[in-house]
Amino acid sequence: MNLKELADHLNLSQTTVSRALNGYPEVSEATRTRVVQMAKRLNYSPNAGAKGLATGRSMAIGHVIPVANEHEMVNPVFGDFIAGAGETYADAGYDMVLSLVPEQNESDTYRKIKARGNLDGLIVHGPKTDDSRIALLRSLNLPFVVHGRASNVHLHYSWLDIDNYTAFRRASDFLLDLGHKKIALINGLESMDFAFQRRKGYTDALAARDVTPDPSYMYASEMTEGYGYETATALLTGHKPPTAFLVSSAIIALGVRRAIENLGLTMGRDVSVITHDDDLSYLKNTSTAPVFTATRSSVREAGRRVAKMLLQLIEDPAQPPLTKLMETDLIIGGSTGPCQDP
Amino acid sequence: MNLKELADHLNLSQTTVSRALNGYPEVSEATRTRVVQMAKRLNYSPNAGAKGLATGRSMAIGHVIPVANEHEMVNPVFGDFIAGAGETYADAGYDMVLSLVPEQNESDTYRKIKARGNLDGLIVHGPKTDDSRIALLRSLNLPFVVHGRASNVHLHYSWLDIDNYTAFRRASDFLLDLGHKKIALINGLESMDFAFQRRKGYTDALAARDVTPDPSYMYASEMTEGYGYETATALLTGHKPPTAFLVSSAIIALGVRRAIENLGLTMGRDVSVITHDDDLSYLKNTSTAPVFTATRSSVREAGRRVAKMLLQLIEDPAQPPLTKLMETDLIIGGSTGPCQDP
DNA sequence: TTGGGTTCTCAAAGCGCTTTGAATGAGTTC
DNA sequence: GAACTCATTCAAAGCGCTTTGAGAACCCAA
Repeated sequence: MNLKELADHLNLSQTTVSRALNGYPEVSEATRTRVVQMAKRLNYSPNAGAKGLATGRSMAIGHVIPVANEHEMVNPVFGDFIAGAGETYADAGYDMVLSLVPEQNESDTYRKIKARGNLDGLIVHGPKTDDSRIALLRSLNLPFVVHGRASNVHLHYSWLDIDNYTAFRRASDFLLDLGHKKIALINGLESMDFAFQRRKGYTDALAARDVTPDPSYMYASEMTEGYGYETATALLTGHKPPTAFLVSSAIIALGVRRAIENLGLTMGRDVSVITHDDDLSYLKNTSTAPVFTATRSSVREAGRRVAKMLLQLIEDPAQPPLTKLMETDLIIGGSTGPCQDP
Repeated sequence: MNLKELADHLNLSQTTVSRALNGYPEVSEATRTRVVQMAKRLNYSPNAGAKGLATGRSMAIGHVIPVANEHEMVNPVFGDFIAGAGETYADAGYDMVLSLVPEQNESDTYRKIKARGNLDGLIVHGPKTDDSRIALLRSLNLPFVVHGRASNVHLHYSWLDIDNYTAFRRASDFLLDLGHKKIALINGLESMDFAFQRRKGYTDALAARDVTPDPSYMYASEMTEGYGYETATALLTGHKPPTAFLVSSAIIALGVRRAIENLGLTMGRDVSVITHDDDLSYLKNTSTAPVFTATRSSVREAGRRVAKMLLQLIEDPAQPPLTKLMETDLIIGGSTGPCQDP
């Protein structure tokens, strides 16, 4: 069923049918309802490609996910983010397309995306502190919003980020207030901007209390459960075990807890743990008595908001960049307690 | 830069340029390389919509994810699956588009997808035992592959599934061999086919050994860490604590382990646990001494394969449905041991 | 009756590509 | 040198939609 057939069924021209369906004022209400009903009855939906050709809008948003190598891990946070963004798109009638972009030929890939013209805008995932994609995308003249930021890129662009620096600074202060001085940081890859910011918050907090940040307490890697377990085990069985851990993801935290309990220690008494918590749907930390003390921010909500920002930008591409910094909540749970160390 | 401009630059017709770029034999090699080089130099990529209009192929695959309500959890397995499928699509030049489809008006949504003509095929996620989408999609004449199966739908259609029945039957046998009789099942939602099959494997295994499946040992819900923790805690502190758990996801298993250790028990000695393990990238159970005894199957590999099947189907829509049942591995880890119960 | 405004509808062009059917020119054959 | 290939190239139609610029049809005032 295409427009021509529908028009024939109605004894109207394609023009009139098109206008009726798209809400133009030049068509009488009687005609409009007649058209709409017939369209529904015959299951008519306009062909996306043709519509895109004619309007220059594809009604699709791309999510570009950098992939360093074929077997890299997938960010466990991604599912929730997508779910949030997907809600927004569905309401606005946009499709969501996922592009796994190899880091080798980024420039080519983004140029191709622009040239193919099948995306009205992009969400950029996983920004590094010094991310070359931002300059590239700006020059391509394609609306985009970064989920996160690139601290070393001093250009105007749209982003939504959580305040990673403040989150980890507050969390560190919280531990310091409890008397902890030997605080280990188990971070994500510090080429990633969020991890970079978190370390800065951590080191600044320590330095402000005259605690010299100790490199042997600072780790950075991909955020898996195993990484948390192994790192915490190594540290706790080493010659100067930390009394507290500050970790960058709930998944890492599970590994850290396993390490602690595996050594016969009790989390929250013998060893304190604060984690960042993305409020993932399958990993809730939200009972009446949360297990983990955590800096919390819903990544699903972030998805919703980033998507809305991008749609605004598409609506009016001339407007200045939109930015939004979301503060995190500090949730007090059972994983922290006063330092027992003499 | 469009085809016409490119052709003008080359002093050739659009026809010749198009044929050169698409590998048709009627154009001389000299011309072809000249065209290809110029195209690269000018960053030409054909407009996706126009190409789709002309060829009838959109070079895009849809992933349709049923959503019962706005705040439903996102399957944590999804990220890895997508990563696998994405690899396959990238190689073949397809885009991947995600559709979150509300369960209310499924029929309308799928019809619209077909009518809009912007997807060459679909991957269907989260099949229920009695999934109405399969009949619908068959009638729409749009290639599709189901990730999983719908046991109560007796139609021919393409699917790829793991052998959930056998996996849980073997796992149950393994526990029975160790002397366990009080085995609790912590399953996913049993309207989902995978969970239905797993329960069947479990109950059949018990029945074959003259152990009557006890409904008070059988739980089904969304597979979160909290669900595992709460269910295991309730059972272990109840009046007839099980000696073993059979659980449907690695995330649940983390909760179960937490419950066990929280009660001062040791997993693998006091209580045995077998989990299904999707081999998620951020939750590896693959060290030299795996933590969990598990039925394992890589969901990322499943993603790769499902995508390949769909591409085959698109290649030749006339062929009969493709099906593939993947067996799972039984990994022996440290979470199981002989039953201590008198 | 005529002229001038509304209101509604339409034919046709154009978006950027592929593909059909035809034309051109060079090379072969007799 | 005419007749015939074969290899290249091209003009134009068509995919399904939106949108421009224009034409009917109607009503009211003069």
